[in-house]
Amino acid sequence: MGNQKLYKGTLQTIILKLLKQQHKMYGYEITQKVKELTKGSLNITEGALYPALHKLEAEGLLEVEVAKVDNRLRKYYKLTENGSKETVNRMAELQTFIATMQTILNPKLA
Amino acid sequence: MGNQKLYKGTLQTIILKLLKQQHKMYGYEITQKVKELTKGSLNITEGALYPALHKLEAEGLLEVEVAKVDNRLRKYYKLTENGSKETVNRMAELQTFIATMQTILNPKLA
DNA sequence: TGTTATACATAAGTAAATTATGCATATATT
DNA sequence: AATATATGCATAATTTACTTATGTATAACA
Repeated sequence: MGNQKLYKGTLQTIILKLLKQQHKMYGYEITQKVKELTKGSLNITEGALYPALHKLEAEGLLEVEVAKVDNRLRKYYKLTENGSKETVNRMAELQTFIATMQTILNPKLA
Repeated sequence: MGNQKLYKGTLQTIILKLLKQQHKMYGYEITQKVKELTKGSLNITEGALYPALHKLEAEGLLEVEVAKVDNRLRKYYKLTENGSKETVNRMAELQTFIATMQTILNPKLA
């Protein structure tokens, strides 16, 4: 991620969430999608993205399918069955985290 | 923090925010306050807290006042003038971050 | 007397980024 | 034709902010 330290720890969940709704995506596509979704406020760096994808794959949450488009390499990632289950958990964790942060920032709204 | 990696990067902002409303607090008090506010879901560990307090002090955002209560040492921290200003920024950043995460988790609500 | 609570501190290890660099092809600009 | 930008992958070195473990000391409780 190009910007703030607050995003530390959220990248895996972001990737999983996007793959949950898009079925399959390749790395570069993920960076562009996040940039678009957040109107430029969140820029995932390659140095963060690719290791994260490899880790999720190693953990068995993602599987890869290599393709060649316009003579350029693309690695499409999609959720495994385990990945689908884990995505639900990770999203719930993130929601809980957000709620907790809101409670701290603005206890009245809790 | 005892639990999740999602909280990484938020500790300084949490400390600043608490000191903004409580005027002065000591370390142990901060851990208890956070535990209470979040109903136990967020437990700040000492290994995270004290280095964070020292860092904020070194950056000139906090100042210390040592006290002895019941023969035990307490270090009360409060915001400096600079710390007050920075707290506003940090809280705004955290709000933006939360909004961004919500957008990613649930684009429809954005 | 031993355990839990209060209150501070730091060192070693780890996770997840940042920053920098590298390779390769395609497209747009000058 | 040359150059910059975009597309697309990757990894190594470094930094940051934690966790885990450990240490010191007093107070309260069982």
